[in-house]
Amino acid sequence: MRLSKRGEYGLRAMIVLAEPVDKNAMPVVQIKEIAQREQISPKFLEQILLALKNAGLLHSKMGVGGGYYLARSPREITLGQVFRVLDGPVAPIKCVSQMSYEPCGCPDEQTCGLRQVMGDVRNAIADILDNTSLADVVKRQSTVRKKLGIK
Amino acid sequence: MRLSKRGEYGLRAMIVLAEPVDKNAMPVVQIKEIAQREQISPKFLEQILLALKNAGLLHSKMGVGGGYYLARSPREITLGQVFRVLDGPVAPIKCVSQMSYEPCGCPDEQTCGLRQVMGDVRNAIADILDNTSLADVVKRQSTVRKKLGIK
DNA sequence: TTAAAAGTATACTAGTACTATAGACTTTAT
DNA sequence: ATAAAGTCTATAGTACTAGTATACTTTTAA
Repeated sequence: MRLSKRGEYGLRAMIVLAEPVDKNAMPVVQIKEIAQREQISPKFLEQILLALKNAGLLHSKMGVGGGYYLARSPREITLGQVFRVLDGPVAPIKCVSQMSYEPCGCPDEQTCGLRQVMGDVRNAIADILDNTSLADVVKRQSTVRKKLGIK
Repeated sequence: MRLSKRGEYGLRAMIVLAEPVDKNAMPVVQIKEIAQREQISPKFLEQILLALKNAGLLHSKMGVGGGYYLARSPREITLGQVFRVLDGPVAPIKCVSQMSYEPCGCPDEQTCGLRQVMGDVRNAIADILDNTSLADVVKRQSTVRKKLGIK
């Protein structure tokens, strides 16, 4: 479960989009703005957001005043969903992947001790990523900010 | 935490070396034998075992009748130790790595929600890998074999 | 003492993934 | 009509992966 820059930027952008904005009916945010706030190359971010859109996690509005917005409530989008779109399976090795299994080359999968342990690792990672929503992250951030007396 | 072939082969080899042999004083195993049993290119395995030796996890004996053997008891070698030699840090992102920290580019590390979650992931992975020894894996394998009535 | 077995060390390579960058195109508000 | 904004595809440099290849050293046994 290595987080690539692609995955990192995508997750950061999704978290930005999940932050509570002034109660507009449609809190559309432009690529440019996200890129600036998070110090990301706008052109690179473009590709990433497009991928998230094609995966159904984001919607967009073209033209003047357009931008991106979450396809569902922040409570209903998990980090696991975003991660899998951008960085693929969560499992450290294909033979323990739930979403995209493939055999590795070991003599006997059933009795392979390494596979058992890696299965545990996969489950530990998936437990966290699939049970943490964008809303959870935003909440956690603001808790820390309060504790530190920031903003 | 993606397990490369290098890491996979190395871990598999270490598990083989941890399996209980006839009670010889020094259970030395040759590269060739491990490579055959685990279906690994001998030349590739050579590099991997050498790296593990230079890291102090294996010892070797040159010449006729030589080979590799564990530097310590299987109980005292963890999967985490082996993994880090071959595949580097366990953390999904550098800014949460305990063993080899580096800042990522986020605006503020202290309040970065993504970083907090990735820290949890790192800890979950490290908990498993650093608390599972080669002996544990061997034991688990034989338990499964018994349950299945194999060999 | 010499040949063969075994590990040591380094260099090289083909393929793939990562991290962007670039440019042309489409849609929409004003 | 124009400018703002997203869409789509191609390309490029770099690093990493998974090996291969080759030459060398140490050790044992005949």
